[in-house]
Amino acid sequence: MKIATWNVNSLKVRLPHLLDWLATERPDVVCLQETKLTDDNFPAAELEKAGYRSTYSGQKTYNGVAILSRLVAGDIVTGIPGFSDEQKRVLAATVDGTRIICLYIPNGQSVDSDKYQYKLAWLHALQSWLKTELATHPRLAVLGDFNIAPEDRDVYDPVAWAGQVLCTEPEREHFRGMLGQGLLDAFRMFEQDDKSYSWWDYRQGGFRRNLGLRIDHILLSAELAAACRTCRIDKTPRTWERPSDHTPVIAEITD
DNA sequence: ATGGCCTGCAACGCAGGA
Repeated sequence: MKIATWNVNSLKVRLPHLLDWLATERPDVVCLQETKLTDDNFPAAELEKAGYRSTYSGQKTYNGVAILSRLVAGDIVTGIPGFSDEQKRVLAATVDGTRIICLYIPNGQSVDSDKYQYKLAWLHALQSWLKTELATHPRLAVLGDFNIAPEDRDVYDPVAWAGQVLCTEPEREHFRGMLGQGLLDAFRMFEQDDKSYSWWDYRQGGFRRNLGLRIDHILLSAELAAACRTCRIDKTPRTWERPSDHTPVIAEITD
């Protein structure tokens, strides 16, 4: 089973990239973030022609998440149960016996903003929910745009980013908390190149100069981690014309 | 130098992203 996550930064704009990428990589499950589409505008017919079923939870202008799968997706949950949130950032589904959780964790904007407090409250609620999901689903994968660079090696300039949103200690503690619950960071289970990132700023030639952050992640339960054979960041779509600022992360799990 | 770039919405600039 090949699973992936990609913040597409507008599915309307990026649909041609997504279709090209699906045809090349042929993943079994893809979690998308920042679709920026209401559900009535979701391009389910085009994706169906490409061989994918679509499960989605969107809104106008901002946020929006989706799970694409070759096989049927069941037990669909939107949002964090018990956590009131207008923003469409969470989608869970079971595909082929594997529980998939697609996350678009809030950005937080800046540490002195209300949005940062919202991010921390959101992460707190997420931790509680993940605990129950782990207890009920031994085969659990959590994929998405976490908006957290877990360690300094995930940041192109850790000195400049020290204490900045995406790199603050409370955010990193939450990330480690998820690992503490038994989830594993699939990317770090394998040898990787130094300066591996999943996002680069559109400005200042960020991608060309590799001024990036690793903020898109795949976390696996112990059972899935034991069966995971590879995890890699696919930089290819970031080289294409009019790209998303994020690029896909892919993990392969043996059946 | 606190902005640079991209997207959507709606209006000819703004919010939001990271």
